[in-house]
Amino acid sequence: MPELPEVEVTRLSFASRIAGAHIHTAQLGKPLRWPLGCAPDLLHGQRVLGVRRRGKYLLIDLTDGLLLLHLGMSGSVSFGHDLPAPGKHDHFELTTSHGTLRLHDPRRFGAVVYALGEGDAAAHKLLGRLGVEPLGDSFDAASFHTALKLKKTAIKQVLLAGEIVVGVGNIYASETLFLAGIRPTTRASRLSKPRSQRLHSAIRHVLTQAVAKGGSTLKDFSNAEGQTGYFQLEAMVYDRAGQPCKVCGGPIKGMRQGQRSTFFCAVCQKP
DNA sequence: CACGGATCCTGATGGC
DNA sequence: TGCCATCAGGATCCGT
Repeated sequence: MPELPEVEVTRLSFASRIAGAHIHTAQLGKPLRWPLGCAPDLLHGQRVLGVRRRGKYLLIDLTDGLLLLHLGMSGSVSFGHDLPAPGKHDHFELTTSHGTLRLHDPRRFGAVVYALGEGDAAAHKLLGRLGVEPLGDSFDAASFHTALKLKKTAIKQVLLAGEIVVGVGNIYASETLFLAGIRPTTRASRLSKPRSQRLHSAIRHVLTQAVAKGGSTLKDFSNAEGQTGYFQLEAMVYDRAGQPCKVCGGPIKGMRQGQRSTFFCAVCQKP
């Protein structure tokens, strides 16, 4: 579900509140994508040092090791003192001195994984091949273009793969490519320097705006304080097949790429 | 070894 | 409480 902006908004909504908390208990529900990787008891008595983000992973730093939390397609986090009783889709819970952290994830594509450190085997398997952070300094237009040169697949697939730059999911892939005027099917290696530069700016712009607006376009997204109803970001193309392009009026096209839906304007976006 | 496809799981939606 | 097919924000794994 959540792309980078939703994950970052989630992080911002509970990171400062949980920092410094002492963990009382850790409880698991139904299996998630991967096993926790340690006995829940191991977390008892540890302290939460802070919460960082890497790509779409939340990294919860503990006194001894860290938890890697991924929201998958349908995950959301709640944190507070008076959460309602756990429901059937709540699959991880951490009770702490500062409140209860809960992962709600109906489809269970999400995960919570314990790692001893950011570089250990468990963490490396998940974080090891991630591309650069789109909102960080290491995401620059020149090296982005250089990296794209080596990829012969469709640019949209390259964005989703997250090996060059992380955080762009299915919605924002369509949106950033529209903004950059690039057809999703264009081979990444064929993008000229100016066009990859436009894409670079589009990615930074769209993701920055989405974080600022509190997380998007997602119909059922809520942050860890349970706030929903954000909807300020109108999609230009995503889920708008058949509707008029907001720029040129032509019909938005829908197609599938690698089992995922893609939307674009054939007039505004060039091959 | 780079690429495309199948796969995990539950719920919402729409056609019949 | 109709039934069935299709689709949904992700990303790893497995053939070719």
